[in-house]
Amino acid sequence: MNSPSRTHERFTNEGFRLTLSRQAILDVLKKSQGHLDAEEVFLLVHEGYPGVGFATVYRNLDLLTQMGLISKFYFGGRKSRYEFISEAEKEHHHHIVCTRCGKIIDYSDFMEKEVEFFKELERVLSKEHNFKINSHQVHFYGLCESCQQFS
Amino acid sequence: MNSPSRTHERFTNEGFRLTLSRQAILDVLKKSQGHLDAEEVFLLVHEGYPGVGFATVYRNLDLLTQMGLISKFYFGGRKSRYEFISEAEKEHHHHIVCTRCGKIIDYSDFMEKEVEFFKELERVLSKEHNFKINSHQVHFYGLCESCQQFS
DNA sequence: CTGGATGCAAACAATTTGCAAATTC
DNA sequence: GAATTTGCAAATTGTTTGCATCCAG
Repeated sequence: MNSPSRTHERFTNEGFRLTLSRQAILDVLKKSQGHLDAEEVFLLVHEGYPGVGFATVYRNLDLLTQMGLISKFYFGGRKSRYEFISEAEKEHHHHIVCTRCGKIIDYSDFMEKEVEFFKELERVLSKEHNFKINSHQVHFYGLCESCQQFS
Repeated sequence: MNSPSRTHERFTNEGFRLTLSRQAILDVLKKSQGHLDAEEVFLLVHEGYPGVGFATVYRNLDLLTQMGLISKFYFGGRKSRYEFISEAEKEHHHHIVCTRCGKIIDYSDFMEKEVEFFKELERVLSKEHNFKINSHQVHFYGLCESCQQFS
């Protein structure tokens, strides 16, 4: 499991420190249902720790992404979005995005088949293109139920 | 096929005009192997049409994306990238991206299986989540051959 | 203590916008 | 001729950086 102490270990082992703001950011992302942008993270962290600044949020979102504790997504629009990586869904982050209102759905239908499919695909691609593949993202774009009546 | 006259039709039918700059942008994207960012498009268009400004390029990349003639991608980094949609690979744009040097590979291995898999997946997801899905993007992230020696 | 981490404000870089002039149909 | 499109420059927006100070180990 992803116990606090293990997380702490991850930091010290790599020469980083598990500071209050880093914990707060992880907590916020863990509690939310994901897809927060930097500003949303900042505001939520700010509730508990008004001292934490915007730059710190950015710097740490970056660090946590590099450490593989959270994922960074680009769905369109200008902002990046961040999501906590739970052990369960590790390396399997698929989304459906409404191109009109921006709504984002995490789906988990079809999961086993998909995991299997992507594992195989990754294997083939790694070999064929001499890539060391670390992760993948799958985004479906379309119109959500309420937006279909327009356009 | 995607003949010039048919493209022209697409524009007039929707109340737009097929201007020189729009043709130039389409041509540049058609000729290139894809993944151009706005600046690259601007520079290439500029070679043939020095009068075309940056804002026009942005405005038209947007319009062409909305019309479904080109695709817009977000691979990470700050820039968006654009790619002409050929009839052949319509709605099937999968990439492998090197997170260190930014190299992008279009792959076409495994194509039939993938097309089939995604068609089915799209069907299930549309139904399950009441979405009208129009497109999807699949990105694999990792290290390319030459970047594997670092990090 | 000591180096990593932070806050603040200023700097950046990609993209967008307002508006008068130019073009396309 | 009417309406769309454009160029230019200025404005926005998300994100990054420099530096003095702070704090976790």
